[in-house]
Amino acid sequence: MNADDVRFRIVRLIEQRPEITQRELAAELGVSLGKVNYCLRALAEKGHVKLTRFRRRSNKMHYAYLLTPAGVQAKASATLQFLRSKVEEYERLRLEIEELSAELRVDTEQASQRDEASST
Amino acid sequence: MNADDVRFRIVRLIEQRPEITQRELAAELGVSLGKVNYCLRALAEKGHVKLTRFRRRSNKMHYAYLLTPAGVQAKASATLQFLRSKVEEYERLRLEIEELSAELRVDTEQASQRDEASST
DNA sequence: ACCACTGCGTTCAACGGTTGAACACAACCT
DNA sequence: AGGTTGTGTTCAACCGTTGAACGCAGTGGT
Repeated sequence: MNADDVRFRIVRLIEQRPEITQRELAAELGVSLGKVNYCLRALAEKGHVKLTRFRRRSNKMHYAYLLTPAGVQAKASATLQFLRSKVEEYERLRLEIEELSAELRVDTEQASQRDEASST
Repeated sequence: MNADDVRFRIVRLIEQRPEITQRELAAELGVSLGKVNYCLRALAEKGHVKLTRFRRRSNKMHYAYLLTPAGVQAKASATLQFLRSKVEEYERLRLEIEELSAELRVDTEQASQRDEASST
């Protein structure tokens, strides 16, 4: 999974659960803590995400990752771009599956021909 | 691209063009020469492929990678396995595209609602 | 008031997969 | 012969990735 992928998925998860931790993100995405931290810093640097620390009524410290307006906007266009690349990948995969199926068909035909020949 | 993937694709290319070189394989698969060499050696070790050197009528030396009977057999089952994993991936991708589409729809609806609100 | 403990983000040395320049060898060419 | 070309082979260097270890802040027990 490349960094773009990770960044995009991080943004989506943050939007759904702003109080998610880096360790949870790492576990959810199946990547290392270091990578999540790296991508998150990149997002913060671009101003798409802000780490805020605050107290609740309980007086307990909380962390939350918030999408900035710029982040929301970036997410929309990123989703579109992401979707396009996925559709492309989908088509590529469809073609490959077709190819593999055809190949398999040929192989099994050859095999059955050999069987017939050997049985006569 | 992982080693299994590379090995499988190498076998397919070899079957089509036994006289292909490692450099051509590397270029075709978009991986390094070293990796091709490594995978090819693994295939040779397993007895699926044999590098043969021979002279033609022209007396020029040629190289060719030939699939052994064991290699042909292994290829068939590998194709099936490969196909299964690709179909799985395909389904996964289909779901993700659906999700992304839905998400995008929600986002744009929210955006248009904001537009309406601001224009009144 | 203190101290141990927990849970957070942050760091970075170590790891491991990947690369492709350099090599050894064989055959060809002049 | 000696230089050139086209192979497979090697492996030191590179670089992205990892997660243990760290510093810090709040919590809870004494």
